[in-house]
Amino acid sequence: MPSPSVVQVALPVPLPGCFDYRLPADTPPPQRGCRVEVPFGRRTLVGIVHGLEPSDRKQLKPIKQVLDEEPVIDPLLYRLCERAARYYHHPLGEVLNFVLPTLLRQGQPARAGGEVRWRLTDRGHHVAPERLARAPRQLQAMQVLAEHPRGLTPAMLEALSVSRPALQALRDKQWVERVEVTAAAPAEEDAVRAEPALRPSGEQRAAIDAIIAAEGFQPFLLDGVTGSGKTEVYLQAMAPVLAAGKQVLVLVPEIGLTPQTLRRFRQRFAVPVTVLHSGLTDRERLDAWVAARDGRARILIGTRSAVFTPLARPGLIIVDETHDASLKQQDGFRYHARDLATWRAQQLEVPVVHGSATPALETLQLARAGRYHWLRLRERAGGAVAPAIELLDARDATPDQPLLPTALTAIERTLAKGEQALVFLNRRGFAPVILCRDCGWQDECPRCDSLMTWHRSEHQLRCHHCGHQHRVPQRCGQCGSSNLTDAGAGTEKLEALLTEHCDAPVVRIDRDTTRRKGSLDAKLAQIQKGEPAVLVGTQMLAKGHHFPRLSLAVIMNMDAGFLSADFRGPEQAAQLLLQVAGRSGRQDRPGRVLMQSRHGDHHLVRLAAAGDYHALADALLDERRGAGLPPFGHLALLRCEAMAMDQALQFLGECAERLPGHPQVQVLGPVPAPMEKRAGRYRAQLLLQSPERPPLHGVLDALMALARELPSGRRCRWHLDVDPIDLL
DNA sequence: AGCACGCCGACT
DNA sequence: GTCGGCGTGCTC
Repeated sequence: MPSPSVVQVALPVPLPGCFDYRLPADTPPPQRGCRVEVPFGRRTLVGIVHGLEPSDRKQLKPIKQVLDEEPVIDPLLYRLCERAARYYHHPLGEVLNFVLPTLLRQGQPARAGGEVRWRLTDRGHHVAPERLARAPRQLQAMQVLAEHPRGLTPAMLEALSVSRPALQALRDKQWVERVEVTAAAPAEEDAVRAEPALRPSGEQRAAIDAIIAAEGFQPFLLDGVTGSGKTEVYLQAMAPVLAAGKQVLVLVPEIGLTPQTLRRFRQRFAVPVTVLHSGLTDRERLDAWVAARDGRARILIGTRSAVFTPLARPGLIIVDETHDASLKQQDGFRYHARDLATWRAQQLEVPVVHGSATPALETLQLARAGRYHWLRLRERAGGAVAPAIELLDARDATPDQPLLPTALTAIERTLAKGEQALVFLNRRGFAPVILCRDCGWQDECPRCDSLMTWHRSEHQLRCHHCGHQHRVPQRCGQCGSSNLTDAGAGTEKLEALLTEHCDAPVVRIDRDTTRRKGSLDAKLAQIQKGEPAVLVGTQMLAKGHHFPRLSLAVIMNMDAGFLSADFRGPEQAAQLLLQVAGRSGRQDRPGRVLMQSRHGDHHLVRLAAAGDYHALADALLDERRGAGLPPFGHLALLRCEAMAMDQALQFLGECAERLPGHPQVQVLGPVPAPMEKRAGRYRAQLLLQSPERPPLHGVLDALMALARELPSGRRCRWHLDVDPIDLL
């Protein structure tokens, strides 16, 4: 009787391919996508079954245990993972492992956790109290638990002031135990509509109708200016999907998941809304995963990794702020959730809506080519007027007074009218450099090719690239002079200047002022109150928040982006600029936007300032076409870092030299990375560019095999980034 | 990635 | 004489 006795298992190791194991004779063959526990070298790993084949190879190690009866990765999701693993040239085992919640990776059962309760064990019931004479806290815990035979939840225990350490100690003695009680499934809700929809504009109506009319897979670009009511379109397009009992998956940027947005989803529909955010515990994450898989969670909102959530009854996928860079993972498995969302929708045969006021050029090109159904919202909701962006010549600004008089006056007037103003500067700290007036020395990071940023209130200089910090120097590191000064401005300096200058609270929002949990919410709440205030902040301020009383935005130092060496610099600068500009003047209040620029005559700066993203995008697309850059050409970047630049360049050089060429694939480099040294390591890169994807991927396969076997690669840290979002 | 083995420097 | 550094090699 031939039986499938060899199981191919994908393991979470950075090695290509699967590993074969013998299936014990009495074990029923597991399906693809089930977890198994296997011996691997000296350790035991949880892997995913990839396939089965009949064989009588005897020398294989046996599977220790099959953990699932049903796949934890369903066949469609499995195929998505395989496709992504191939596309991003990342080991399948690591991809499959990545898409599972932590507890499943660790081999826990794939079911929702019940309620956790603590109770006495059998032995615990027979402990004589005097054995705890020297541990009053534990004795008290024992007494409390003895009175509650059904056990107590952690919350109850806390209310009864039973401490965690006491419980742990008793658990170690095996007198108390932690048990899980299966909770009853909550009753299915039937009312879908909780709150009436807003009345859509004509444009919104057309967009909603188009999405609702879609049958099966259809990709949409919802291209709507800031304030045009994209969220309302999502909500109304979701309504019939939810009414049909299906699920909606919503992807949002990392910081886009504001309480405001969430509230809107929760209030509109009386269905379970599940949020997948980084703050969840492992247990909460598994519960959410199970709820989605079983179809109990009806609206799933999450950041990029949510694209892998299993869905029992998928109906619609929405990618909000689809241009946002946080949708691309920047380490490990470097996937783009925007692209995977479209693949997934195709596979699930559901529509996918990509929404943005400033779509990425890749997405725009798909719409222009007719591959995506292009829905445009040109009007702001409620008849609001788009803010005019005025260019101010910043060549006169000084280090001590980075804000131009015109901008300062405008801020004062705004406050005098009882409104709020925002000053945007994408640079934290007080000043980006400390330098010597006598010899020109600048304080540099010892581990990076970068300058140390002065954080005045913390009396520290910090490197924003590696986290290195030291005290503010009293003397020049080169000539010993004490004639030191700072140059440039960061948000901390602006805050200080504005506090001195303005008769209203100044609220600074950046990574430094919002480090503590809840402090961002507190600051946002203060702004929401609507009293006159000046907001100073980095791009944290730019995304997703509504500030109804904000009527002026001052934008500092956006030139760097427009003139950046990176090919995506101007696009990202324009996206950021329009996003910040969009913060001002909502509803009935016309906004004013002032942009301080040293390059007001630069054609891209002018186009961006004209507020016409599409005109700018057209210009950028022409440039990209000429250079063979995305979306007209495709890129992959082999990055490498080593303890010495020689090592990195040698490895990449050997790769380039020994790589079988292809007429359509250009290999550029190796070259040192734009920041050669970072966190004490030397960085270099090799760029591959091709007008067509298939030949590029063929070369990349060869490149990966080559890089893995080259001895020079073992002294380096390297990775391949397919469709990199920057070449840094 | 882990985790071993293996061969050279400063310490009980 | 050992503890421990990281180079090299393997994992079905």
